[in-house]
Amino acid sequence: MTQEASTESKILKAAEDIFIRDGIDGARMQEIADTAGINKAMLHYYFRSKKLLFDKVFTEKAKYFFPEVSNIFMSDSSMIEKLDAFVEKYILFMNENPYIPFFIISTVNKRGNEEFIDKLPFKETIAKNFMESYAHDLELGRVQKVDPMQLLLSVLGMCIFPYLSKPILTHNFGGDDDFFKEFMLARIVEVKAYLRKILIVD
Amino acid sequence: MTQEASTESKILKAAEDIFIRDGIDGARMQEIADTAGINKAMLHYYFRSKKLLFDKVFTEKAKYFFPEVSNIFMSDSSMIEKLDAFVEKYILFMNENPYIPFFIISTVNKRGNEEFIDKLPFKETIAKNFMESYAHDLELGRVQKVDPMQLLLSVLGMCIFPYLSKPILTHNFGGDDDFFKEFMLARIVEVKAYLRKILIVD
DNA sequence: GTCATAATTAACCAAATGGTTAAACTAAAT
DNA sequence: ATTTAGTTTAACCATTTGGTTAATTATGAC
Repeated sequence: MTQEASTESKILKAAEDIFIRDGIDGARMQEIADTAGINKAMLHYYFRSKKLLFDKVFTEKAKYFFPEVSNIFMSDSSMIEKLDAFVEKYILFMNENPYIPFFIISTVNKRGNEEFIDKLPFKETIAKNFMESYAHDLELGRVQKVDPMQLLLSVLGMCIFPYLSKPILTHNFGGDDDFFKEFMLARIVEVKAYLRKILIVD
Repeated sequence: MTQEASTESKILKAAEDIFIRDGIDGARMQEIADTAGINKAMLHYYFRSKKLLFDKVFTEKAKYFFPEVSNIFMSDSSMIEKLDAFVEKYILFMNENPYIPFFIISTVNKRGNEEFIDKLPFKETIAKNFMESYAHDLELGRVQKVDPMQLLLSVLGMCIFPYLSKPILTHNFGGDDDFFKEFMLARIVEVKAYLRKILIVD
């Protein structure tokens, strides 16, 4: 027999769906309650306010903006191998969670939301490890000299931007979600090749 | 003596500011009216509804998501030269209009907003000309063989993503708007170099 | 000046919205 | 069985919000 989900987790699941689809401004507490199949008062009983409920959802999702990829840059393989692993893992993960990039980007771009940026594992994890990895390989003469911060932003842009512009792409070139997924799988190979060409020492 | 702006243009200017800052859901008609320095009823007198006012603003701004860069790919220079010109013009323009990328991306990612995507000059302008330019240069053996659609997305990602993630960058690495601008100016050189390495025939 | 039309305003309205409250229900402890 | 604490509900509330209206003012044609 199936264990019934707790009220709190039912709320969180519903809030996730609605907040991700509509954003905090577009979301309606009533619709979250309806989706969860509970009374609207329960939302405030468990989470006090819309803002706090959103905080909970965002804090949970923020972890996955850079999911399990930061440790890649802590291994002792070469920079190019690390970048390969990063691109592959990142796109494979986002293919299963394609809403995350826009959810994060739209939240941090709203005024008064600076606090949320601190919840993203960026500076002390991926950025720091990326920089150190690059510096190490540069010293060994294994990579071309580039600005590592610019390089990081390029890698992120190439991996993340397609998910942000997905509506434009699918609308203009037809294709359903599966088609987009396939396109992104092919992209793994392509981006890996780009990065090799950028970094290879001639 | 200075000519006073018409009520209609005062409304449009104010609506631009507010919609760009808060999005259609976060924006308040009263604040738009206050910003324009006119009575709220005038908004409806001139534009009938919030949705139609937003439409007007978006339609105007949509033109600049790919500002005057599409014709670059219609010139008869080489693909690499065209990419150079594109990256440079695009970043120079966005440095003066850094809010545009997020405004467009957030709008097209909202459900029920498919109609807005048609207002972006993408498929028949930049995408088409980009593809043809690449095919031409490939035939002449002037560029490496890559997937041109993937390449286009990479170029766009490298140029646009930084503006979308600007809050994350400035929050984590300090720096004000001028610092970010400088960073993007340096990025022009960097991205140009990346693209050369990707496309150069060895 | 007068008349017609457009522009502008203050007041108003109904619906929606986030949030509260007091009562009722449930289940475990004694 | 009674108590106690946690959970759930229906009804309610104050505020906000997009939008309307009716009256007023400015403008331009004749």
